[in-house]
Amino acid sequence: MTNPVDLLKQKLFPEALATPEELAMKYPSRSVAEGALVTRIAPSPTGFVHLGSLYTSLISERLAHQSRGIFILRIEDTDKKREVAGMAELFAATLQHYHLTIDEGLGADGQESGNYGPYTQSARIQIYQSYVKALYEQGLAYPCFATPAELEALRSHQETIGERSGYYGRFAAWRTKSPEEALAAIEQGLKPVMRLKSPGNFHTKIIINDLLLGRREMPENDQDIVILKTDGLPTYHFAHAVDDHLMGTTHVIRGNEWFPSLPLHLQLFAVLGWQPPQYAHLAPIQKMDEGKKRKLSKRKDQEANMEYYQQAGYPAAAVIEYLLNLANSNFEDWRRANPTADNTSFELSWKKLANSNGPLFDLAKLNDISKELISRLDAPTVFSNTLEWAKKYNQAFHRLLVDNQEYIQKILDIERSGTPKPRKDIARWAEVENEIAYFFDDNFEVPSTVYQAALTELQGANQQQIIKDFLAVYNISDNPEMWFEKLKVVGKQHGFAATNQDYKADPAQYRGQVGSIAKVLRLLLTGRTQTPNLCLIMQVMGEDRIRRRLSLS
RNA sequence: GGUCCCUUCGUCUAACGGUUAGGACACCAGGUUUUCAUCCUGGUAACAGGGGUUCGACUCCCCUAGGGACUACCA
Repeated sequence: MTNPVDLLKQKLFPEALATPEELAMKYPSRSVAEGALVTRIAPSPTGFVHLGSLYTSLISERLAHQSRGIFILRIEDTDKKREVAGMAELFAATLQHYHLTIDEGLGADGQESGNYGPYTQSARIQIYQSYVKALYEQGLAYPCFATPAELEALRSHQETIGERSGYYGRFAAWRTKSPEEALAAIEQGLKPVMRLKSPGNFHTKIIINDLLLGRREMPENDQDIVILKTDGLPTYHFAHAVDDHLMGTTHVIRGNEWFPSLPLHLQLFAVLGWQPPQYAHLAPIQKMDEGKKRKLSKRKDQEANMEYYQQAGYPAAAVIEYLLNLANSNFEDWRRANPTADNTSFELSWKKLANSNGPLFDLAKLNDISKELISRLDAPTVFSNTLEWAKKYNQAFHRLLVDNQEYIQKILDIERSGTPKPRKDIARWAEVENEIAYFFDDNFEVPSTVYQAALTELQGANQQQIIKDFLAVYNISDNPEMWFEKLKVVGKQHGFAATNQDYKADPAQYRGQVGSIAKVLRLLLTGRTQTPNLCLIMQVMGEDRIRRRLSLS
């Protein structure tokens, strides 16, 4: 006849579980080079990819790779109620989009790779159960049948008597129940959770070493936290200890919302008999909301969603460089000193990271970084990036790009190649459509109000004659200097000073200055008051289009 | 309530205990330019407050205030 202790164990755990010794054999410690970091990002697939997750991923990936270590993507899908299908794959694909290389775990192709898997927690249930069973056998874990209502009642009771809330010490009713009582609860059809029997004392302080915060003192954990939920899946805390031990994580880099649970995590490593990893807790990226700083929120802030940046058409590298700048403020000095280097050759420093508080998200800074970065690209690269963006987000524009590849590349090359200071007017691929719109005849028009305003600049001069005279001497192969000289000559014939200085010196002698003529030409040709160099625009537009637009007046 | 974390221009930040508190973005002004953008020059703008320690404090200590995190069978 089976005794209650064995019977309960049978009810609590499946028959064939590996022992901790077997698991230790299956997942041997890694042989990585001296000083190499093994880091991971461990998202919960409950929604879109958050800017903060990318930030943490970036730091983890860079620190791993610059030490010739390993970066792992692990999926923490233990909350089946909040899980959203496809989000794990989206995460992997997003890391790939930002050129963060996953060495192990879920890859962008949707497949897992690596010898320490599975890397999806729901596929690791038996591993967690093995360790829970071992803890149970050592008297370090116990089943708890308290219902949510009972826990709620406990909480309010603790509040009224002024005690810390939680399941601990004398409040942990199931901590001391006998196997018979547990068996009786199972008989009634109740499902237990497994709790840690915490050996901690709240009044004992422990020393914590965080790579960024430094040496801190905190109370020991005494909460009998849930380690296995009724559905058999582990809670974050337990899965963290088991997975990061088995996977050989050397450095856990994560948001500082986890900092308060560090005593618990260290305790878990201790009861499991393992060496904990090093920890680095990062301050979250924040946002100003009604005069107050707060964490970027998944629900409230569109700029928290990486899809926002992709849809807006920010280059992946611009977003990465913005985040690098938040991580290490000396990044921008490095960038100035190395204008063309790939940002992966920037060495991320722990020390600089430590000084970072929760920075406020700054779209203006991102735009600046993005403009600077795009200005350094050549026209074919701008074109191909825009094409890739449009394929996903703007079908009509994509068609235009495909049909006019050569023409558009020439447009994009205006004041770009061969210029020491290329224009900085594109921050996002989505802006290219507007940037090149006037080079096409569909929907081209000169707004009459703007046109009228330009006409007044001519001070009654004969616009048609001016254009006729200009076209008579214009040669499409003229360089900008020649082009402008010719415009000056025509201007002079019609009473316009060749330079602003000339005009200012003797205003009575002139109708105006040559810039006014350029302004009218620009308007007729582009419909705009602000464009790149007009001579270069005309060369790209071609003779036919020039004559057509100028004769419309 | 409890346990922690944080605090320098509007924003991101720099400053062995000795600096006119520096840079970048943004903003403003001037210049260059056929317009715009670029580019150049200049400018406005900060040590949360109060106590100490010290010849000397942004820097070290304490207190206060403000902000933030956690306090789930969510991560």
